[in-house]
Amino acid sequence: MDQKLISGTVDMMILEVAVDGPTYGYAVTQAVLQRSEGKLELKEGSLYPALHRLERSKLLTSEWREVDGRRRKYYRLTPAGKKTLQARKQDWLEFSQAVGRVLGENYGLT
Amino acid sequence: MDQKLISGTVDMMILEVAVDGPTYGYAVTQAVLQRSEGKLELKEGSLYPALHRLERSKLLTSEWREVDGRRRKYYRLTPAGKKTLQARKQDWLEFSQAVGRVLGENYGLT
DNA sequence: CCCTTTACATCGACAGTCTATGCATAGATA
DNA sequence: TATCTATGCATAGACTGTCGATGTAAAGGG
Repeated sequence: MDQKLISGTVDMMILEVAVDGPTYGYAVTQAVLQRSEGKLELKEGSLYPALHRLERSKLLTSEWREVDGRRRKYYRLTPAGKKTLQARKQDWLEFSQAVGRVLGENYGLT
Repeated sequence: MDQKLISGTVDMMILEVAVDGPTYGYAVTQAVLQRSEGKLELKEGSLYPALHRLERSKLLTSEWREVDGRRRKYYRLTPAGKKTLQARKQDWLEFSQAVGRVLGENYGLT
C-alpha cells in the first residue's frame, strides 16, 4: 500500500471514527486498522498532530479520563466537526470518482 | 473540491494519460480536466516537477518536437513506467476501497 | 495592438506525513 | 524478578510534494 495516498484523508477518518462517540488516539488507530481490514495504518507521528490540529480548529474537543489505571485523552466531535466531516466525505466521494474516471472507470476489472 | 486529496495521485494520472501514446505537459492537464469532468485541475507547479521526477525515475522518456510552430516536450511511457502504473492503480484501488470501508461503505448513499 | 491560449520552467512558501525518540503503566511471561 | 509486549500520549526533525507567483515565449483572434 502506497502510504503517500493517505495524505489528506487522515483528518476525515479521525472525525469519522469520532462520530460513533468520544474516542481517543490509540483507539482511532485500531478502529481504522480494523475497518480497513489491515490496509490503513495511522502512524502516531501523523495521528497526534492531526488530533491537535482538529482541536485547534474546534472540530473536536478533548477531555482527559482515567480508565483502568490508564490516562486517555478522549475526543468528542463538535457540531462544526460533524458538518466538516460531511463536507469532507462528499469531497472524497467526488474526488475518488473523478480519479476513477481519469483511470478509465473499469480500471479495476481489467 | 479539496485539492489536498490530489497528493499522491498526480504521478499515477500523468502515467495513465501517457498510456494512450506520447503526450506533453499542457495536453496532460487538459486530458485530466476533461476525463474528470472539470473536477481535477493539475497545476503547473505540480505538473512539471512531476514530469521531471518521472523522467529521472526512467518511467517516462522525453523528446522535443515542433508542431504548428510550437515547441512541445513529448513524454513517452517506458516499460518500467507501464509496470509502475499498473502497481499504482492497484494501490489506488485498494486504498480507495479501504477508505470507503472506514467511512462506512454506504457513505455516498445516505 | 493587446488579450487569451498555448507551452515550458523554477522558486520559495507551506502543509502534512514519517521515523525516531521519549516517557509512562499494565499485564503476561520467562 | 526481570523483561517484553501492548497500551497511551507527545514532539522534533527530515522529507516530500503541492501551490501560487513569476518568468519567458509565440500563436491567433478581435
